[in-house]
Amino acid sequence: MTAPILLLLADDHAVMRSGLANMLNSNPAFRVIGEADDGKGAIEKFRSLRPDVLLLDVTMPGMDGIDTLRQLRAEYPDIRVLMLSSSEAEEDIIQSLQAGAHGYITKTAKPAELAEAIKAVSRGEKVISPGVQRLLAEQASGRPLSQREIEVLTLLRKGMSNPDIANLLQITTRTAKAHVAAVLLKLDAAGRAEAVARGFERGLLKP
Amino acid sequence: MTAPILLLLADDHAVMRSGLANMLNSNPAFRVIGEADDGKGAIEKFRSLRPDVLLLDVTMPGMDGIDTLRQLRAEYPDIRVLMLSSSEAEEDIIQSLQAGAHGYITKTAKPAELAEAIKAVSRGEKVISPGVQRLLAEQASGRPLSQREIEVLTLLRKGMSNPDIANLLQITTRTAKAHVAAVLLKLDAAGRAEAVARGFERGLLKP
DNA sequence: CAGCCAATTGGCCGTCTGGCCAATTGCGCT
DNA sequence: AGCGCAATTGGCCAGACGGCCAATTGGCTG
Repeated sequence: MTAPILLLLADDHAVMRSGLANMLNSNPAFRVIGEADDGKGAIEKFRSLRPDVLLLDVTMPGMDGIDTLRQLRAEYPDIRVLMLSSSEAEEDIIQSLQAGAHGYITKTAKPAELAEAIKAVSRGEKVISPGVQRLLAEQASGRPLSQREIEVLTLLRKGMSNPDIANLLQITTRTAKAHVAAVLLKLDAAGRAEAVARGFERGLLKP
Repeated sequence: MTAPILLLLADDHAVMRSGLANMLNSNPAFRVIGEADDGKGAIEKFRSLRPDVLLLDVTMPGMDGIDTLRQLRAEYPDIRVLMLSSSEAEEDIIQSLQAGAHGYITKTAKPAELAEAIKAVSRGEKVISPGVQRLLAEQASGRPLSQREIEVLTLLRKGMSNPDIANLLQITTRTAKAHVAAVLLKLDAAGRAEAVARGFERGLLKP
């Protein structure tokens, strides 16, 4: 058998890291060589340890997993990262893959699935959870929101009216209405309230 | 030293269970005697194993942790349960404590904190994460929503207008408006959109 | 049994909303 | 240079919204 795959774990949940380390180290195919509890730590540890694969939690305090990935990706273009997430918010998935992750699996994955995913990523293959694939397929429906539209959506979330939005963004009420209309269209929402709901469902808005 | 505290773990994340089991079994004060990956399993295992403390994840597929707790509580009034959650949604916390949980801690808790919490619960004491306490303090502000109001909130989330709501609930538009107004007031929202956002933030609405 | 609160309903009204029409500017990519 | 798209702005309008007034019924609790 070949040399074990060297792993770096990044997750803000100590219990989860412990679980991953325990589970993975018990498999001779892997060796956990480091752990980090936030994005900053992950980047530092990656530089010094140079693992084969980085297991990166999507949601972490401070710099989240996706931003962490973006920075590392700029520094090490051929980095191999498997994103771990407890959420199935499509936005996280899309962002992760666009940021250069080789894989995205949810924490509900069985140990065997996780092991297989890590192996695939270490070979440079793309891997996505079965459930995640389904999600991506069924809602590639709508075009993504533009930056401005996401900005408007966050204002809608705060209960802002069109005039409010216009003032805040230094545009006319008419333009604010146009942006809101675009948001409603792209999110297939009947009104601002449903748009906000969709925002949370898709991961565009975080609790 | 006294006999170890017997534990039952219930969490849908295999990795998390593994982490908890590993971490806790390495401490002679505890012994994990069983695991379950959903609410149904947790109830069955509890009946047969009779652990001293049940570690129960709040969010699980099918029957969630809170419903599980309610059922077990009805059957075993003196059951000792420590809720585990990755979310800090206040609604989950309130519901958990009202359902009879002795403690509620987030998964970001350090191993030592977790151990201490379990010991406290086994002694019958109430324990709450430091961060959780802060949350509970700062938002005892608003009165809780009535059942009807929560119902209306879920309809707002779906983009329903007042006439829509009236039809669906078999009430007049005027009454629907009254309910919506009550929701806005209690959630301190400027409009339906913000109300929906607050619903997600507080855990009244789930993605 | 008195009080409290949830749920229900009514009118009035100024403001905001969302849809539908069409048009210009500026950026990045081909 | 030209295409596509994001961002911007305009008018018009029926309908919905949210705030304000006040009132009745029924259940639960002290």
